Amino acid sequence: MGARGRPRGFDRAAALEKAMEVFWARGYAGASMAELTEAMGINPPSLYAAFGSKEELFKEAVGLYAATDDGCTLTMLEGDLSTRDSIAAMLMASARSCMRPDKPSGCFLMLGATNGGPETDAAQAYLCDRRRDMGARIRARLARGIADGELPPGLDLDRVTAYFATVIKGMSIEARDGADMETLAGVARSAMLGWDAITSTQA
Amino acid sequence: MGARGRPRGFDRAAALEKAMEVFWARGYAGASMAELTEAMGINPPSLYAAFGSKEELFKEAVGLYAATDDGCTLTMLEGDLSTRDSIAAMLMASARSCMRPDKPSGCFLMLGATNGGPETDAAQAYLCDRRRDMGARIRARLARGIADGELPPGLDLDRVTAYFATVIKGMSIEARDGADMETLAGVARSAMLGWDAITSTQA
DNA sequence: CCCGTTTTGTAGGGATCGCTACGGAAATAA
DNA sequence: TTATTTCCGTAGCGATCCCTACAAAACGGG
Repeated sequence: MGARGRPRGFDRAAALEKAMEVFWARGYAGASMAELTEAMGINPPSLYAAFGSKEELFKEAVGLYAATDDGCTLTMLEGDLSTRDSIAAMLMASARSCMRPDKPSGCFLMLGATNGGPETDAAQAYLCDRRRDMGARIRARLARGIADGELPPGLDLDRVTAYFATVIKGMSIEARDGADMETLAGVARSAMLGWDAITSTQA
Repeated sequence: MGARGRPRGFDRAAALEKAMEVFWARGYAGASMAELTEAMGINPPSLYAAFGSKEELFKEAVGLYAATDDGCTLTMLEGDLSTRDSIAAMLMASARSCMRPDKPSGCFLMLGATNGGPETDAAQAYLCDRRRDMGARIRARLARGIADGELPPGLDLDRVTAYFATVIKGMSIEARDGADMETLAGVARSAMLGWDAITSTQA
């Protein structure tokens, strides 16, 4: 009785964090249950009792990542900075997020499930949705820039959104290929150098 | 006697092309031997006799891809165009390469082996080397631009190279997320809008 | 026609995959 | 202490992984 809400014998949050790091480094398909249980310090039955399945564990890990390691990236869009400074800050935050010490290089949302067999489709779709959501937030910030008079009405929001989303996505692969923080920061700065032309209706 | 150089009973080149498409769509780890042999129209023993192992088949498939579907991307750097036009043409070629009809979206070199367990390390490293080679070619083209007087001496070649490499890499994820050709073309154009500032020593 | 060589197809080996049934330990209450 | 409940660790499920041993079929020369 009352066993449902009873606290488990192990630290669920800590175990989830460990699982996140394994998924982050290996990807959904590449992370085996053996490696996950080993890193989490629990046995398979405990994992399934607490998280249901590998897929649900993955989704929870993605949620944790978005709320912690990748949290600052999108929050940069919600402050009082100008539109331009917001985007620049987002790019820099993304670069930093790709290069956390003692963590896998690159963004989990970008690299966590890029390919695989049919059993990975759900994980891929889930990450794809997350990335689409990221794009929607960038677009919303740009739209606010138009409303605030910082950007011209009639600006092609889809194009500008796709450009900055592409830069962020590319940084993750660049990071996993071994780029250092200075390199990624240079990419972020370079991507902003065409701001005036990019956010023009002439483009 | 003379069996070594004897032509095999099936079309090796056609089978390799089919294998390339499976690897391209599924990634190294996600492509099972069952799916590969099915697509290639041969049985496992024939595959191993002709290609040696899954890993060697993958490397041959990557080589074929680089020589065909992705061939035009880097050849854009070797023509008579100005440095600026060469880079712009490369970006557009890359966008087109990510959106070939009846082929998987995104570049095989970017998405073919992003993550996985230890058994995928060799494939990952192989693709990473290919990407590094791509960066080296971009850098060489920029260096030629300096030699030709089109770009300023003292330009930070590493930064500019990393920027354009990042855009190309990002386009592949963008493509796999469902972007259309118009979107990728807009990204390519946007990425060039800051050219003068990006290729300045002041940046 | 028969034989020797090559290629193909079947069937399966050894390992690992995600996942779960079950028996014993620990904890709680009387 | 005993009875009962809750949890955990071992062991193993069926399926699939990459790869290969073996035998039947196809080919070419006498």
